[in-house]
Amino acid sequence: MPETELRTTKDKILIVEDEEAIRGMLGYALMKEGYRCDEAADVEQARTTIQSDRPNLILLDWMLPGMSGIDYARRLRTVPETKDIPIIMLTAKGEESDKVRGLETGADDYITKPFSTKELLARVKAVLRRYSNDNDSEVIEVNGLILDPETYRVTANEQHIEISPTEFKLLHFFIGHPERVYSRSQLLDQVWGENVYVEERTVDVHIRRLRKTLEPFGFDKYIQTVRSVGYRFSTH
Amino acid sequence: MPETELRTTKDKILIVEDEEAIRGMLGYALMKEGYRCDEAADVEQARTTIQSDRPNLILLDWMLPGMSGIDYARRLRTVPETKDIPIIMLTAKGEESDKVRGLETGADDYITKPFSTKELLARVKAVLRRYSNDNDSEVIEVNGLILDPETYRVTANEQHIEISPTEFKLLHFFIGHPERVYSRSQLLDQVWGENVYVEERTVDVHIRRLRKTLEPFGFDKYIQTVRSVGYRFSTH
DNA sequence: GAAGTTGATTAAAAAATGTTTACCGTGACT
DNA sequence: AGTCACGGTAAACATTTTTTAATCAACTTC
Repeated sequence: MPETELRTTKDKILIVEDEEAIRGMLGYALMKEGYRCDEAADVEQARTTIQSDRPNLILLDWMLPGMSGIDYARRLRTVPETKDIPIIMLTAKGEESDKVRGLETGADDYITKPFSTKELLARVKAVLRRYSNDNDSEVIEVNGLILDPETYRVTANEQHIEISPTEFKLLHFFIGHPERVYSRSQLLDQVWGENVYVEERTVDVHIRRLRKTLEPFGFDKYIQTVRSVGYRFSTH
Repeated sequence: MPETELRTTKDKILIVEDEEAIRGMLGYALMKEGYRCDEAADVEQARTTIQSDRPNLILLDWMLPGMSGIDYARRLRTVPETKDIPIIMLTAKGEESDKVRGLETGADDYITKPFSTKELLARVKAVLRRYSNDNDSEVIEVNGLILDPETYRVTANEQHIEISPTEFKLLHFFIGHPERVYSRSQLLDQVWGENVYVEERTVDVHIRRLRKTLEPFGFDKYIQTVRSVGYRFSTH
């Protein structure tokens, strides 16, 4: 399932949880989904890990030996270096009031134990999405060909073009990286995503289709073949 | 071009900072990015400026002559006219404990000096994004489809439409954010709430229901599917 | 100009994605 | 208690898109 858009490597998640079993389970579930994981049994370990390799998200147990998760969360929020790392709190059933406090303190979400893997992954995904900056949402225009990622629309001289998802992504990449040649495998990496295995010839087919949809508007000539190398988007 | 999303003029930002050099630098950076700026060297000036032209965001220095930034922030939060203006605090390195207090007092974010222009702009953008567009309670009308948040009523060409709560909220969000595509999870965040966990497929069902209730009036076609991305409210 | 490469095109199979219906649980209101 | 409207889930169904594979055309090289 080609879920995540263009991301070279998936996010790194730090699990701070004293119970070995739960920690392992979490790590396994996340790993299986493609996330990189670090594990820490207490705040001390967590601190060391964060310093050596900054995580993109922290799963933080509410009950920890030494310092409570909630205090640690507050601490993390205070320090400039860590204040932007989203936190999901793991709370036990019945600590209702604490959940609210957790959110107020700085946690971005919380999960009540016991929880399903599915729920965990959904929340992790949601929080990461909220935090990631989608800076690829700028409208791009070339000689009357306009591509707008926000509305997901393509127009050629004011006229709306019907376009399929992959064609859109392909065009988006091309129009954002003009005048340069890309090999089929580079295109697969950039448009399809890394670690996705599809035949290189597939690119040809999509090039063909993209040209076909652009053809009525005369923009098909911008998609150029560079023999024995790949393809290029160019206005001359 | 989308009307509600992309404002004709960019937001106005008020900079409250006593150091001339920093103030100028901030103003220049923001101006270059297209924001309109007002500058104030102290709380007194800030007050005057706010009265004459209400800013959409305030950059507030922590150390100010006369009244400290933190006290001023608290004051701003108490007054009805200004309590909805987001505030970003500018703090110097080392004032760790104050930062927490700053956030608790009512600042929406803080930046530690020295900071890069890039970071500044990112935070400004993020805060504005969080705050903008939530002009609830205003009656919205699109081609005869009228939604009134006050009375919780929807009419199509004077005719009353029977609509369920979730459908109403969904329509409300859509109609207030036209043209732009939203993924299922974005819709869940916006319409259902950020820390609510429901299946993404649920969105589909409610889209279906909303379309069904709008269908007798011909407005169902405004709810558009954008394959592999999500849904969009659009009149064309 | 023949053989080998490389790209284009097409059609069919496979996968992904969206739609619709049905069902069940919950809470409000009789 | 019973009814009813509503929301969430799951599953069957429908549609579109993507991928693969096969064939044809164009270009290169010797």
